[in-house]
Amino acid sequence: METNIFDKFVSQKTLFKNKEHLRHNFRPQRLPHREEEIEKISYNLWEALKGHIPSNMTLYGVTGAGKTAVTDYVCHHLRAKGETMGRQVESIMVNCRQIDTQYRVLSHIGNSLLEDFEQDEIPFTGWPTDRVFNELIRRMDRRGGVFVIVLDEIDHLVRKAGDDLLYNLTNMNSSLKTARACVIGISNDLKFTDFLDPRVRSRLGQLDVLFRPYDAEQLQDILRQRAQEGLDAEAIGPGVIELCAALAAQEHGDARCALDLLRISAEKAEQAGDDAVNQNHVRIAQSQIESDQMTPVIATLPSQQKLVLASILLNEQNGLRNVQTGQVYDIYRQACQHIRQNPLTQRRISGLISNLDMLGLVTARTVSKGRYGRSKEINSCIPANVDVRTIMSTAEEEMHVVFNANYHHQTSL
DNA sequence: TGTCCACTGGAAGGGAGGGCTT
DNA sequence: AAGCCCTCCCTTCCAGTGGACA
Repeated sequence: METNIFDKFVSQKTLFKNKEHLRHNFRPQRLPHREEEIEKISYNLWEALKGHIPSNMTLYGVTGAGKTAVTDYVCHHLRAKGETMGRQVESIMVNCRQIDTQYRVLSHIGNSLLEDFEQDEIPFTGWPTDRVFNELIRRMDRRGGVFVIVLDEIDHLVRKAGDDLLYNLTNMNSSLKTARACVIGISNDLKFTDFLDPRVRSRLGQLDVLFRPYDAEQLQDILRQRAQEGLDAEAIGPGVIELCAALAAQEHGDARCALDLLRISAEKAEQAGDDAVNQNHVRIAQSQIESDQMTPVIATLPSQQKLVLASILLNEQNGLRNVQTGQVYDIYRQACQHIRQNPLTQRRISGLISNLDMLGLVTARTVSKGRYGRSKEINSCIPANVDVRTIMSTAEEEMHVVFNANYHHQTSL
């Protein structure tokens, strides 16, 4: 009989009861250690169920502090209650990291309000922005009720596109006839309101909620709860929860990271055919997460960014640490010569380096060397188990050439 | 104390590429 | 087809800067 490659998995013992429960975007029955925040937010949104306009809110806290989870949780309950009470309440979540211009946010919200009988999506480009805005108002009014617009990672949007959008959204109620709207901004950055127009700042910051990072013990509680729901009772070895929590607590108390760690550790244990997760699996999982996060980021970098990253790595290969922008630019220009490309300006490269810094692939610290000028000190933060050459070379043929050539710094005397 | 280095980072604007309206 | 609009990528220009050095 023909054997199927999946047969061995069918017979394999699984450690999971329900893997979904171990994902960070899963909405659990309860969110431990966030009772206060839930209370504050839901108390405000209660207004929506009474048909009034809730205050706009801004939620602050580091990544993985539960801001998005809490908001999602409260909005879910809000909609459910609205249904039973016969109140039209709608919540729309926009992730401003992916959807990061005024036009795109407005069209995204507008298109999420599309009725089944309509076909006319707002196009992803082409319309003047105010037309998109008017169309959005029209659709909201047609539906009526209260809309809760959640802008996740709002700081990212403001830094990139300014505060025009927030001005318009927080001012929406003056254009709406039958519908009402309130805005919840979620930010990783406490100081992002510094960039805002004072009017927008006061309208958006009617109610601030601060999310403190979870400490190791709180993370343990979260993990225990999820593990209970998601994993077999005997599947967790001694010290595993504690280790996951401790490692995530080092990452500024990131619950998302803790959950990923636990889930992937369990996957590792399962793959190895072990009966329970042990601390070793957690270590393996941790290093895998690191490289898994980086690989697609590097692979999808635009080619110029790849060249810049390669230039930094080549510098490090030659034993240089804390390289300056000028040095990177030197190598970059030579690399461009090798592959017969026109080099970009140093200003642009400086910007691209800052970009790589934001992506977490390098660290770029601006330092002053006194007489010897002011520049960035650049180091890569790509762990050793990530094979950058292969990742880049498979995506970009020229990268072979770049990595295999010899480059020298112009010594300026 | 002032100078000066090697940049940084903001601003403005060009041009290409997508799309819409008339 | 012409005239718009939006976005992205890039260049050019330039004021600003932290701190070593004379």
